[in-house]
Amino acid sequence: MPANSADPVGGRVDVRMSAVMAARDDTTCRVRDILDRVGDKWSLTVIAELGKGVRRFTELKHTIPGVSQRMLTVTLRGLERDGLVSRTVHPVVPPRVDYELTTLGRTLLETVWALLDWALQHVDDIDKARADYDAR
Amino acid sequence: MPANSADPVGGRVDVRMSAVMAARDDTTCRVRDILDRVGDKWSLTVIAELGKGVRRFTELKHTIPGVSQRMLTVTLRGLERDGLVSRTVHPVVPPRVDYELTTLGRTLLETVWALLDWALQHVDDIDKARADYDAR
DNA sequence: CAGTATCCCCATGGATACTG
DNA sequence: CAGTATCCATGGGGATACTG
Repeated sequence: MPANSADPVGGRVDVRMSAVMAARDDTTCRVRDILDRVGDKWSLTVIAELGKGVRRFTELKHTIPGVSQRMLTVTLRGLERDGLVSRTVHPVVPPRVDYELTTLGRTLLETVWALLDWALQHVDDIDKARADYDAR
Repeated sequence: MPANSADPVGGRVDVRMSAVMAARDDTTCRVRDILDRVGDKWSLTVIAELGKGVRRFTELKHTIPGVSQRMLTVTLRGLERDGLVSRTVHPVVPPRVDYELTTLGRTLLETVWALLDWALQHVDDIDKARADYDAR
């Protein structure tokens, strides 16, 4: 979530551009927004895991291999801020915090799965293309 | 395209993990691969632009506001390496190079549009959620 | 258990200059 | 026109230590 991602290029866009171009650039910015939200290192993985159901902090930490405590916290806070994930603190000791996809988050899950499907279907193609390219 | 993204966590994954976990981690890695390919700053924008048809280098440079010459080159090379974009050099002077989505690239376009649709549909929700969160 | 707080590395990517 | 080469600032994110 870069702080400067709200309008990365808009300020420099020529004001004389056509309405069509304006729509295009606007679209570009939307894509950028979504990618900044979802394209960071851990968000999609967390969303996919929460797509299976409610999870506690430590559960996520253990089911997502490689994520650090810090990055899990940062990622969850970002997703919570954007309304994709809800955070429920149970006032018990030891503390218990549940994370869950919101309705909005679940709508993204559909798209995440579409991306995932694409990945699983074409990873071999990409690997082959890379090998071919590197061979040259 | 980080050089170390091929297997970001695999080497540290406990070899005793179950087959289910193996499948899960594999899926995680696939997602990571796709995001590394498509989740960088310019790839999706370039793919979206090439989705409209063949484009020359300078055309891309001018229709994608904010992209530097260097990053456009880097992005196009990456997409070419992964077999998503084809690069055709015409041996004329001044040089002319055409970029185009491959068949594989066009299959990704579908998913890109799905992501774009989601963005356009829910950007207002996200903006509102952010405002609410920041107000607290 | 579920975080914060620090320190710090290094990859991403922008700016600029040069070239076949 | 379509790049390559170089330098350098920013910040994403890992490791570690500490806490209510």
